[in-house]
Amino acid sequence: MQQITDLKHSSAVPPSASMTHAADPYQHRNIAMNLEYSELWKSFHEIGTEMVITKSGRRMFPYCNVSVSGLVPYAKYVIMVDMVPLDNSRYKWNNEQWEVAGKAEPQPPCRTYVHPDSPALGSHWMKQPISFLKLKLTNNPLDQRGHIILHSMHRYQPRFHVVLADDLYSVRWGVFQTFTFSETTFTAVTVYQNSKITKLKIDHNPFAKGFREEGTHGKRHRAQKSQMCPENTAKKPKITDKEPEFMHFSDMPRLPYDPHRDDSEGMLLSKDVSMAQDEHMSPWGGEQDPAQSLHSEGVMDYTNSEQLVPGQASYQPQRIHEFERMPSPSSCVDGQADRQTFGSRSTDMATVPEQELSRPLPSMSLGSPQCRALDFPVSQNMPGCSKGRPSLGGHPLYSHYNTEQPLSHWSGALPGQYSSPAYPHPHHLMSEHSLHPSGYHHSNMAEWSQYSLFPYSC
DNA sequence: TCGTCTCTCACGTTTGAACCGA
DNA sequence: ATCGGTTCAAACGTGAGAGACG
Repeated sequence: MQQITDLKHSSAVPPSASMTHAADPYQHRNIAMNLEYSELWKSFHEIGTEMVITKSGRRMFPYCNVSVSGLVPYAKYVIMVDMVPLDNSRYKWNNEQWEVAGKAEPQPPCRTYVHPDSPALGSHWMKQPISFLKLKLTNNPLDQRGHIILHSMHRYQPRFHVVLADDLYSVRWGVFQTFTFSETTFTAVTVYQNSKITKLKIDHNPFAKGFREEGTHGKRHRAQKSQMCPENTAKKPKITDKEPEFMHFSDMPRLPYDPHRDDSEGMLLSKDVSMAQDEHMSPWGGEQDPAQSLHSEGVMDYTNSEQLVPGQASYQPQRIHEFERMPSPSSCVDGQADRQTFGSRSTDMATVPEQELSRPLPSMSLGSPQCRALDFPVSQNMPGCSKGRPSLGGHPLYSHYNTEQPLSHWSGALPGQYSSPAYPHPHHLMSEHSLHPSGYHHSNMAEWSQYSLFPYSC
């Protein structure tokens, strides 16, 4: 096994990790990630974010949009997103609140969405916010288009991975850091359950403009009238007032909430945010918020612990492999209302088994631009996966969020190891299934960390 | 059989990229 | 090469209906 490097934050460097710093050619210790439009995310989060998933794939709204800093400008990185279940429960919407409706269904194949720009230089990633607009969610387990597969009525949280890698072939053993944002947790649904979420979506999603109260009926009437008056249909006002930042970053969608915009949509957000904060109608009313319930059981759950504390400062950057209760000393709110800065906190280490180094990786390629999701196998060798998919050179890669799945290659450490904050364990991209102790519960983040992002050893 | 819950699909509307002609 | 108009695919939530389940 070859130890690649380590990303331990200086504030919590264990002795072993400190030793590895000397070998780190890039000194990746200060990578920070900001969630853009965090105010919008929070306004949804306070109500209980829901994301519609469809068979053909549905974009997220709000979509994931982050900015990173602290990268080495001349080093290449791959940036990815995946979705991890928040708990082991299935939910139902009852009496205006979410209730546990039973045990979660077996997790579908775990797919990771790789940002289309990947791999790119650190300078590129830091140049502008990184948009995951085109990430799509689906409930079709047989999806062939590379969308991220989720279960309806289950809760998920996006994870953002920054991987030091020259190309996608080297991702599997690249140095990586993982970030999560508590306000991005959501419930996957096929139909919106909470009418407040529907209203927020309509108010803020440009594509749903037609359903806005102030315009819906009028425009629909107008459409009806236009059938009687053809001259009204012929002239549609052309949208030419693109925001400069959108021109610079073509992948940037028109998120209604933009602090740089001074239009009515931005004002709409402000109104709604304050409304949400004032009313603070938690959808987890009768039931304790599962996140909090986990805490009440003493389960180490970093994500949910954030939700216990209101206010901006409660949103802490999180490393997926680190499950300490203490807040990150490096995390802070940078003062901007629409973003929060999250610093990485602990060591990430990638290891590469000799057999992997010597083996070609035909199944990982850049693939087509429109299909960037990766599937990674758990129980099969990647090259052996034969489900045909258009992306990745026709080499599908599957993984599963198996509740009984052993320790991830990706996350490396055992749950018991997380109990010792002073010695967080490094990430091993290749780790040992056999080390997995029996008796895992599937209801805490320590366990989620077992989910393979890249189950390399098959 | 019935009621409830969840999912699918067609629909109307909006957006923005692509195309074409001046 | 640029500008302006048109077309159309993709996106959105809605609402009706179908299917599964207890």
